[in-house]
Amino acid sequence: MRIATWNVNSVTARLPRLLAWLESSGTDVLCLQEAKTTEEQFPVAELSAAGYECAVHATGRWNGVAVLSRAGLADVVRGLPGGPEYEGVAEPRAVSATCGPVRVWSVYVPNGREVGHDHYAYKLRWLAALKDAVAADAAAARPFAVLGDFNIAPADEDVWDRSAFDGATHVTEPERAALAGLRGTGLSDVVPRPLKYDHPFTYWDYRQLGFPKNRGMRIDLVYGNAAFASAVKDSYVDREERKGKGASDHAPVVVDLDV
DNA sequence: ATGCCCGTATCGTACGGA
Repeated sequence: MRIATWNVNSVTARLPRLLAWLESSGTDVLCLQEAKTTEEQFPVAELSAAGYECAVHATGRWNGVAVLSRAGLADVVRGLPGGPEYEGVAEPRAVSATCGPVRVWSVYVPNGREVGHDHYAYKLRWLAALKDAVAADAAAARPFAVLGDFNIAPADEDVWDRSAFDGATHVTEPERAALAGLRGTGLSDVVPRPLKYDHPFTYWDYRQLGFPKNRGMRIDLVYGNAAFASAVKDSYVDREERKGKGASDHAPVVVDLDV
């Protein structure tokens, strides 16, 4: 089974490339982030025609997540149980589903904006709620994983230049401690292979030749429980999808499972 | 060329992204 996570930066803008990539990659289950549309406007018909069922949690201009599956789709949960609100809104940043033998969460962790910003505290609260929400599935025997845009580089080597992030979010100790807390539930970081260069970056800024200069970050992560991790045959970042006109600023992370 | 930011909401410009 081929499972992937991809922040598409608007499912509407990305639809042609999304459909082409699903077909060319042979992905069975895709955890998608930044749909940037409403549930009503999500391209369910096009994806259904391509053979995928959709579990969508999306409310408009910002955020929005989905699980696309051609391996079954059951027990859908929309939203993060116990998750915090931001400025009075429970944002659509998490959706989970069981796809055949595997249960997955698709998550879009809050950015944090700046250290000390309300959004940064929100990010840490959100991650604490995620840990509580996944603990039971993480400890269970069924293959389970949380996949998505975590907006955290787990280690200094996961950004192209650590000094460029002094004082910034995504690399701070509290954010990394939140990831460690998640690992403490029994999940481990399934680190993909880079298809080029030394580091499996998953995101490159659109600006200032970020991709050609490989000024990237590894912030799209796959956190799997023991059953999931032991079933991993291969994992890689499909950087080819970052190339060319109409690319997202994130590349898909692909995981092949022997399940 | 992988090539100097993009998408949405909205119709000139603000916001978010990281």
